[in-house]
Amino acid sequence: MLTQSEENYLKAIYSLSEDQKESISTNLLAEKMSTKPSSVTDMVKKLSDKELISYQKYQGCELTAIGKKTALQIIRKHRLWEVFLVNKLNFGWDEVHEIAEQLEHIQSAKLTDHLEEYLGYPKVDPHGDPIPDKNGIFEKINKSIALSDVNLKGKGSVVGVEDGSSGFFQFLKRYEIGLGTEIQVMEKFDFDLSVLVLINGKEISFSSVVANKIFIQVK
Amino acid sequence: MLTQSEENYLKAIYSLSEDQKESISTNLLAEKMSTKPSSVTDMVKKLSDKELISYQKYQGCELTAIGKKTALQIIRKHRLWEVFLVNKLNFGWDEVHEIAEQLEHIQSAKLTDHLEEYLGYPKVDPHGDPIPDKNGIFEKINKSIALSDVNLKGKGSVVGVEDGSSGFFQFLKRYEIGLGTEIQVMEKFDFDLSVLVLINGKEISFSSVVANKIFIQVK
DNA sequence: GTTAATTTTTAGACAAGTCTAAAAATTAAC
DNA sequence: GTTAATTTTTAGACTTGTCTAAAAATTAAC
Repeated sequence: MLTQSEENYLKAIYSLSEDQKESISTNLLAEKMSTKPSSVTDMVKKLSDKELISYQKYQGCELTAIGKKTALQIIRKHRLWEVFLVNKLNFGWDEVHEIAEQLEHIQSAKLTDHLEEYLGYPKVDPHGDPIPDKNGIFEKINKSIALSDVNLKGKGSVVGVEDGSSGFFQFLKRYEIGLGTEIQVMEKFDFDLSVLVLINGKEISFSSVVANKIFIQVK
Repeated sequence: MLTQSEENYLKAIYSLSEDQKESISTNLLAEKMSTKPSSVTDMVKKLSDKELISYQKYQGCELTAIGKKTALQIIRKHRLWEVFLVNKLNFGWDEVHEIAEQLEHIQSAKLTDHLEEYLGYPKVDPHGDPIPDKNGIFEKINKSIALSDVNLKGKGSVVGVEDGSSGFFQFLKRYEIGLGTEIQVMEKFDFDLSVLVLINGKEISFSSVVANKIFIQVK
């Protein structure tokens, strides 16, 4: 039985492990969790005692097989609840993250499985992220790529975004960008890593910050 | 912003206030919360500081108007989630209490309201208890009465039960008692306050403990 | 209307999760 | 390959919610 805090740490470690293969440093994890490195040290010791992560002093941490499976179950719940909120309760995909952060901690495997069935076994959440099944297995069907990594003249449709802040969603709304929106990269500027894209016939310039957060599936 | 513990105390105080008009004693609340009186003293001080209850040393506590409203919002969430679990996810009415105990603490008024709409504005939960609206108002349409209080030869259908323990639900299942089951009180024994009832053509004797927990709507 | 039983509160302690400030280890710089 | 900068850990403290044990207040008993 894990506390909400422990679950959030596991999720954060999993998320960071997706971006980089090496072990996760204390400082990096502290930043992700919006807390202090000393607090992280305390927590990784605890999670290590529970054999959910491997941890050596000064060497960062890494999920064990059990830890990874546990993290995936939390992610599974988060994404299923997001589907519920958007598909059944008519929330916008830009307002479900915070609520799902709470719902993901509800303890009942039966509830999760019933919810999944009720939703018709969805494969992806409203942000385009894949939903692990009860064994933690999910298809990496969305070989999505950040706008910043798309080749010149590359074209595709939006399948997901990173960053959960509402400010970013406001931004997307302003430019009428949603799941499925067609985007083509017209020019790439090396000096500031910004990109000029074509959306609905209009040319728009995106900073590298934005270009790193919008993911499209190239055709 | 209240902690889950604070919310649970408010709910308990509300529940006890339903049974008796006087202020709630520390010991009684401790028993209800399955904790020690000293812990209760600490908590009622905190809730009193927040003006959710009125509390005078050695005099017990009582919900303020704001405290009552807050408690009713938690109860509202609990019961709406129970309806969801039973009506949408096909849970039995005897297995939803524990999960609803967790879901009732999810913080989002918008979620609660959307859920209510999605469920079609139900008036009662699967146990027959009324669901308060967003202003904390609910109809006391179910003038249900405990089996122990039904007059001799009184007849009616089950509209609710008290006690959330799974043992009790097992008991009900064993005797095939559910919402709507017809019950008639055939005899009442003063010496042990037990009752002899007629259910589905069979005569069954209920102890006073049980008779206090089954509520019927007399015709 | 004292004394006894019960209830309630206080005082001090503990675990979880966090913090600050200081010490220790690692990494980088020259 | 020492010295300096950075990262990480330790030590001690704070908060929340709980506990035990003892003291204080209330209620009951005679």
